[in-house]
Amino acid sequence: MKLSAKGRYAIKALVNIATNESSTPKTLLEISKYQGISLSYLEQLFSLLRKHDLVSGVRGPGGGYRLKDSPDNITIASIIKAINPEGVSDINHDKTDDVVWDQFSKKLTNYLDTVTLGSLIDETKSKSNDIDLEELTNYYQQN
Amino acid sequence: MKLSAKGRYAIKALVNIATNESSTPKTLLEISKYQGISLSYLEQLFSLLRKHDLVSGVRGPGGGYRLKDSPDNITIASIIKAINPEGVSDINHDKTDDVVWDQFSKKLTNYLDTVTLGSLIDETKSKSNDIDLEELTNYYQQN
DNA sequence: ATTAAACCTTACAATATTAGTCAGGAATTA
DNA sequence: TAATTCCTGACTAATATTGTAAGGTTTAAT
Repeated sequence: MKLSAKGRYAIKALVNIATNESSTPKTLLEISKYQGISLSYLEQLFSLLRKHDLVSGVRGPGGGYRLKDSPDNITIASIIKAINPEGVSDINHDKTDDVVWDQFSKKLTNYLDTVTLGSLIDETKSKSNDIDLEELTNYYQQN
Repeated sequence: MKLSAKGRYAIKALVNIATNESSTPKTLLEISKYQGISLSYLEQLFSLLRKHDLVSGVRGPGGGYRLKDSPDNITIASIIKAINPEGVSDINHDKTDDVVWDQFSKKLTNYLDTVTLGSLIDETKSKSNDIDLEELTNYYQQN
């Protein structure tokens, strides 16, 4: 299990598609402008996402990408897995028998299997209406 | 929130110390031999762990490292945070307002705050006695 | 005093990741 | 047919990560 910038881009792009309100699919050009990264880099990412059946591409004018399943059925774990080269999440072991790390890795994967794009979107929406408890705490500590 | 080889080394080293049965503290030399990585690299890691009050060093012959708190009070989140340069887990934003990613990052941090060295050790111990459900499933699927 | 160890610093190198460029082709639709 | 967009692969370059090496100092046990 590995987590880096690549995963961030992938997750954000998929949220972007999931919240797409247009009737036409979302183009990578739009996403690349929105996120400020190159079209080509996104194409590389989406090649992987497509191969893992997370998105489907629609060619031609008016084309773009759609999610292949409901946001509630797309887990963060599956996204991370899709963009990492085969084995990266599991291999990379050192010499010692890696029971501890394996245990942790499985635990984390199990957790990330419970976090879906849908849940993330819901929480992000509701969050913007909520009072931020952390900031409130900081406020009182400072005053 | 970032997760890579560095984190794996740190977590494994701390588990190593936590399960130390000797009365003397654990030396980095022992850990380096056990994990098959250089003393120098471990020193860099432990410099960070020490600065974040996760371990305390004992100098001189018979010296080494001890945890600064009970394994049950040392969380994975605190370890990851300790070894990553200030801001890496939080900054690194791209141009868009990063509510989605922030939300996810907080969620993950909250989760990793519930996973302690102690819990990991317990689960790893009990796991070695259990029947591995996953392997059993594979077995039946193949036969 | 010698030794074992933490502790500190700097430099270096190998590798991986990140990000982008380029060049084209294939499919679809207007 | 032309525009649009997916799709592919190769290549490059910047940066970050990972890890080693080689010194040194401080501290405490023997």
